[in-house]
Amino acid sequence: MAKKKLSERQKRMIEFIQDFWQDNGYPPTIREIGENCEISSTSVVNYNLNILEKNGYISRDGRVSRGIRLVTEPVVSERDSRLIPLAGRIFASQPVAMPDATSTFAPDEAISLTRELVGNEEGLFALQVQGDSMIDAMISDGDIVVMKPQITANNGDLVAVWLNDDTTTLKHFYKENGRVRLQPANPTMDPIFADPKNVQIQGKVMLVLRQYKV
Amino acid sequence: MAKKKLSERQKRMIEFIQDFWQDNGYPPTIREIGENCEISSTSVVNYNLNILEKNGYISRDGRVSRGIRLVTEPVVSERDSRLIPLAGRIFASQPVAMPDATSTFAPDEAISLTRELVGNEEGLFALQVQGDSMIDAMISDGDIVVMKPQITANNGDLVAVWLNDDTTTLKHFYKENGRVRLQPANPTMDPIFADPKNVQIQGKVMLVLRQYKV
DNA sequence: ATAATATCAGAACGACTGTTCGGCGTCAAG
DNA sequence: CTTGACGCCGAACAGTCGTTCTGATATTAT
Repeated sequence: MAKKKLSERQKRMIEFIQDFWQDNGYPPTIREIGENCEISSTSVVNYNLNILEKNGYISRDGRVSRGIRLVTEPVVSERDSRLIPLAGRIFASQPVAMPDATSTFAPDEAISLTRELVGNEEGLFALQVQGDSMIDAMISDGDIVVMKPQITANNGDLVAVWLNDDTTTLKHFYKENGRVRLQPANPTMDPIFADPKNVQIQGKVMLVLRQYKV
Repeated sequence: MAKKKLSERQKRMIEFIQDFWQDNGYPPTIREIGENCEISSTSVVNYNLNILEKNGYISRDGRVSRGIRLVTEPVVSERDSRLIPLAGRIFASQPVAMPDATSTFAPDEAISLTRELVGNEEGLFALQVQGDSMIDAMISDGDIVVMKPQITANNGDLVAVWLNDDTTTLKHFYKENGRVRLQPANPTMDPIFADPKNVQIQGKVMLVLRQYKV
């Protein structure tokens, strides 16, 4: 299925099919393609659709209305993306600001990630790290952390904890011998030991994201 | 349009429409819904579709074949996701393995990210970091870096550079006074100075991703 | 120039599809 | 019991849709 050169008309058809599908959620009929691409006969549309199929640009379902599929990259379904609210910023000196479940958020205040990366967990939210206080967790200024709210943790989890000395940090969590060991991700740094009742888990880090300017 | 309770049959219809759309790229016809949901009459399907529309679960285009749209969350278009090939792993001791433009890759060997994050740049590829050699760039073992291939860089870019002493590192790039300063992201570490002709830029880091096990 | 091929137009056919209508059974309110 | 709302069934209609056929025009090769 080597891709050959397309005629102007065929390019226009592909483009229209894309846009139509985008707008309506279903593919156009042969006649709709004809009207939009100024092709007077359905047979010509059909003729060119067959060429597009033979060259691997589309796939068709015979005798099925709107049975046209664009074959582009492997289809990543719409359902594989989800919006995660950007709840705010995280400082070392404050508890994590949990998102208000009832509050809405503007599109700008959310990031979209594929479900492949973040799974189907409910209640996920994102925080942008401010300052280099999390540097021991290999997280730097401006990074975005996606968190799952929970108040317990398993050994090894990277969690946001609120210590009674009034700081929030991200550390790996280990419960051992009745005390809590908070292990920095950076192996060159030493762990912190704390009394469990002074450690308040706020959430677990699911993903860290760092973008560089273009 | 408050969402009311759905009957078993209506739930099944919604589910079928979702799956059908997922599988075929276009919505089912009334009769296809009827066959799959064991509804003998098209009028019953139509009847329930109208109810679903009134309650805000779907939207319909009158007198249009397959004119059914699911109304779900804010639609993140399929075109907002893209696959980025996972070209391989990156060690400190080897040059970056650039992806072969002609080679294909299996779905498992790619990650999908939203266009919002990675933009529309061509030729992007991802590498999984192996080892802690990039720790000075705040990148740890297992992290995924998305790179854009290029052989030049602007001041401040985080680039993968191949030094003549046979190591690959990720450093911030600065050209100053005829020499190249490679600045570790970790501010506590000292920069490396090098002769430009000993520095070979392989690509620029666009994004860093770190996932934690669920 | 001539033939072969590619592209297109128009029309028609049959199957597919959305819509509508009359009727049936159930169930709760009046 | 009657009434009406609800969910359902079967059938039929008209327009839509993919397909196919005949033939015309344009492009290219020989």
